[in-house]
Amino acid sequence: MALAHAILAALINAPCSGYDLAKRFDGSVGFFWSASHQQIYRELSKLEDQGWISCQTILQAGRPDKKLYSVTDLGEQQLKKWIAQPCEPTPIKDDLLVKIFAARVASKETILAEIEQHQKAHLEKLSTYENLKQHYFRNPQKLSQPEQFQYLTLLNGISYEKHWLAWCDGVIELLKGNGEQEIGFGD
Amino acid sequence: MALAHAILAALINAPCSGYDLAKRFDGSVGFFWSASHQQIYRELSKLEDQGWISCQTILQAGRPDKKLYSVTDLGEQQLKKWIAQPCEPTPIKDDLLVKIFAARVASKETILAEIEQHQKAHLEKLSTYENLKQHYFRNPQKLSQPEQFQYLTLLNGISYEKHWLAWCDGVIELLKGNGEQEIGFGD
DNA sequence: TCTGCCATGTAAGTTGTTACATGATTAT
DNA sequence: ATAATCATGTAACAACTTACATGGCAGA
Repeated sequence: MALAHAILAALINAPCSGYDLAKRFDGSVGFFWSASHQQIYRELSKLEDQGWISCQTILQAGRPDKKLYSVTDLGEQQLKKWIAQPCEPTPIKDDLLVKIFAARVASKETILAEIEQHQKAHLEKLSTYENLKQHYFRNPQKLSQPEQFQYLTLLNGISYEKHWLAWCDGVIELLKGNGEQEIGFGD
Repeated sequence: MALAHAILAALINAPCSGYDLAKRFDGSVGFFWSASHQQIYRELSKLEDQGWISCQTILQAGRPDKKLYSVTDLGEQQLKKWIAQPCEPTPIKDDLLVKIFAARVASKETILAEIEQHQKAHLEKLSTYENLKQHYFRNPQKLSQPEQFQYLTLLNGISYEKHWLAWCDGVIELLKGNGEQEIGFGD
């Protein structure tokens, strides 16, 4: 059910179309939820049927019509209700860690290359996040309440990428060394 | 396809039954992949049909027969192949962050209670991981290669829980304060 | 001319969740 | 007695992925 609520959360900040939503799920909302455009369109239909969101068709000159969705009172109530009921931390599911766990069937070089790829990807994500922080959250003390909460999700993303980077560093050091040094990171 | 490979990774370390696998996915393998027993049994049938694993029925006195699965040569090849092809970092999907993002529709108390719940859960996980580290990985220098890789997944889990704990601390401080202080964590 | 953006969807297949189902043994 | 553990599954449903499908406009 969380995709529905992630969409509500996004729409409550600013009503928009399915297309726009898909882009947001690739950007800011993507810090904590990912979804393809197919999922989004399907869920939007369902949410409209349930009356949690309403839709207004906007005619545009020279480009396709767009459907502007906004959260209804019922929708906001449901979101509030969902937030109030406790949830569990998300269980981890990570391909890279499966690979590491089974790394003995592969060569050191294969593993090293993969880790370096991931390190690069995490570094890029981190840099994107840091840029957003610089541009939009320069003065954390002066943020409005909604902005403050969004800022917190960004900080989570930054912390998450740093956690991965530190771990990748450690793995690389270990693999590049000859097994003589300690694996001391993570403390 | 990653569930299949997670199962192969688990079986290659030690052949076992579906029931045992389910328990491992609730323990050590659970650091990086989660799956229910229904998924596991379904996937085991499929893997056996494909010839990636083989099965030997063990008759037991006083308890149900068990099926002991082990990875075939073909299975190991497939695992190796999968490890060699690059994968992307797992996109984040986290209920709690959706809640924070939309936190303005809820009360401070609701959010605070939820964060504290999560902090507790992460603390418990961390303590479980630290215990495993103490018991099984006392001398990281002396580990065999397969053990070293398993140790790396454990260290990842530890680092992950610490990342969450630090973030929860920050959020709690912010919510308990009056908005006068900085949100300075995450750096 | 070709790529990318805008904007919306359908269809098929895989994966994951929840509930149901059985039945003996062991510990409280 | 009752609950927990061992051990295996089926069935229905929900969620997610991948591929297909359309079609105009803007810029290189």
